[in-house]
Amino acid sequence: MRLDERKIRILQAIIDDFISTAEPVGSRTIAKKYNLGVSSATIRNEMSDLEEMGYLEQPHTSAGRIPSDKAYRFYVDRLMKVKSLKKEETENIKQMYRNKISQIEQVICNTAKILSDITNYTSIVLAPQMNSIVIKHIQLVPIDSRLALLVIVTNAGILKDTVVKIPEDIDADYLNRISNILNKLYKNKSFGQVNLDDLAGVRKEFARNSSLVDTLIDALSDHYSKSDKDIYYGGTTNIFNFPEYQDVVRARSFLNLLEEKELLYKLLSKAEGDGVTVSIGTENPYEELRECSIVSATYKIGDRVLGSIGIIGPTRMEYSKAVSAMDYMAKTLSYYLTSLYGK
Amino acid sequence: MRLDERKIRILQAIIDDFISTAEPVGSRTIAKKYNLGVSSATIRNEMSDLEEMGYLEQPHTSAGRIPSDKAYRFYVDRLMKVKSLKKEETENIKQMYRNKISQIEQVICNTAKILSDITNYTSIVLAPQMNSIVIKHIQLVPIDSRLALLVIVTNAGILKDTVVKIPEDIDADYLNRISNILNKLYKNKSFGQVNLDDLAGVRKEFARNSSLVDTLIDALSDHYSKSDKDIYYGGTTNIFNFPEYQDVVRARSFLNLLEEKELLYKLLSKAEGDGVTVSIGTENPYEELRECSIVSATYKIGDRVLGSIGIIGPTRMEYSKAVSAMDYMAKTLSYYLTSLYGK
DNA sequence: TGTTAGCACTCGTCGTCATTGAGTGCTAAA
DNA sequence: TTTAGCACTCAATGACGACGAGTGCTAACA
Repeated sequence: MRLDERKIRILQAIIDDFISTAEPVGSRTIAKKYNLGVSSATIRNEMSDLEEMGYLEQPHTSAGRIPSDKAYRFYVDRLMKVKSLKKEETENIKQMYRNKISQIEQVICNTAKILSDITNYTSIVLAPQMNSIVIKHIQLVPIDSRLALLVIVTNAGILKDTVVKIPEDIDADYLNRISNILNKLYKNKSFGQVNLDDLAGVRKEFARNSSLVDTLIDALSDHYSKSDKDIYYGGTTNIFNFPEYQDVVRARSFLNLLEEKELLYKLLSKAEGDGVTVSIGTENPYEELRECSIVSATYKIGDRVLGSIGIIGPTRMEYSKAVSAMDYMAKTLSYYLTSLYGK
Repeated sequence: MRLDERKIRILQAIIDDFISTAEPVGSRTIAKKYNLGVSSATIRNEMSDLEEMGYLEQPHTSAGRIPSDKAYRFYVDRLMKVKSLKKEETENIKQMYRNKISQIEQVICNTAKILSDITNYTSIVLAPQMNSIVIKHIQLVPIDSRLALLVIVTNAGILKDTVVKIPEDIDADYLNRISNILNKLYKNKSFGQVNLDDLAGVRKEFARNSSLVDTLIDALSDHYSKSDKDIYYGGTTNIFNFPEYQDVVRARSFLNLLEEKELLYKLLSKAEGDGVTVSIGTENPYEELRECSIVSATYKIGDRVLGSIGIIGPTRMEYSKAVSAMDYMAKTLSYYLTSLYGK
């Protein structure tokens, strides 16, 4: 059976209707609301065909039909016209970045907030992924006689700093010497390239204070090895807006899903390449997500992918809005970060 | 009417029962489950009295009775025996602190996690409050020709650092001079004591680079004025465990409540003084909380209160468990922080 | 005088059953 | 090929009665 022009128009009508109402849609509804110039009986026949072809599903005999994941996929790939954001929405976003924000965490956090505000879905933002981050500067700053601060500055703003205990008898000069060595070793390397063996030499040189060097090694390796899966959320309770989550059990399992950072991390970080990725229902590799869709994109500094942003909602999602928001947001964020920290 | 011995014992039985079952409790239940040596009819009479006195309420005529906020208050103040934590629970907590953790945020975050694990309620932890934090060290660390890092080290670990743009023609020495001045001005002052006017002199001295000084002033004032209400949560979805929150509307409003950071901040930060504060239902100053109870305590470094920890749950809360967990946690956290950053 | 057994009464919950109405599939006519 | 018409399905809704947990009151009892 072929998916001819009329079938497509009917399918589109059904998807549009279901996305906005969340109710299974019947032939009469389509005939009345969308002027397709045919009667409900004809639509009924076509719907029967569409079901046979796998684009529609029927919750039960006497109900209308709902789009299948296959239908959404078709919709996203072929039917949907990505409408650009409203003026005020792009204004909002730009405004957010105009306020000088010095902490990258703050930027990330606001990004999540604004994404969920615009789309009304739950947004997820992965903070910059360690491996791709380049060390620009390492410095040991003395605090008092017992403590020093190991500051690691990266091309994505300051990333992490760690308080390290130091032996009492060490002075600022000594710390500076260590800083210099660390800088020589690691400057302009990414965390992925950090090789702790390089420190063996340092250890030898500072044999007298091997425990200090050990502490430093610990601190460094903490940063690049630690599954530092910082995830920021926006609009976590938006899910309650959707009738399909009026059930406490489902709402709860959705919210628990958000706590599965490992899983979200894998999901979002696999979204590679340029542009926006849409993953619909059962296309997701995880059981828990078979009734959710995820729209994601990556953000970068220059050409280097730093992290991902995404939104998650029911498969019945306003894809056109979601995709355009995601696209605009990823680009704006990348542009902003690049202008701040890029080479 | 007097609250005699027998009334008290009956009241206690009712509260205990209701806390564990969430069902209105009737006279027969009490007579059967708790051996008070009197018949259900007698208990019925007493319950009638207790209702008249304001300790009990009846959802409807043919239901059992539930404790009022007044009853819980009486329970917390007079009846409850605080049982100490189980060995394994205290072990868990100690274990958490034994793992060397360098970032105070991490400590706070884990504290929230473990509190919710132990109590099964939602935990809320206020990160250290700015006003009480003492500056130990300020340093401008050069990163590259355009950027420097303003590091403010406090007695609560490193608190904040900000990337500031600097004019191209400034060298490390120059930054050091500024750092020294800032240190002289603010070392050992709390953020609450920071007076930006002091910087006027600095501005004059560095008139050539007044824009840099402005940036620094901005950055500093950001830190102490910004309502930096960092709140960490644990067990946000625990609320779904309770039958009274099986209703989506209520669950949602609870979760939305958690996003009201201003409100939570006020609630928790008012809990001053030593020991554990319990705030029951309508005792809370906010409408939204009239069916919740909050158990909170403060944590400190030395004698200086830094922030608060709390748990929030239904008024039907296991107060004895909650109070003991809170007490132990606050003390342990304070002890740990003091040993790290104290004096 | 306090305690208790007994009983009528209240009222929310639960299961049953009939009604309703949205929607389908099929058939026959246009 | 399209459409009107019709029988059929089935979830949702609401009415109704049975049930039972719980109360308050009364009268008898220790």
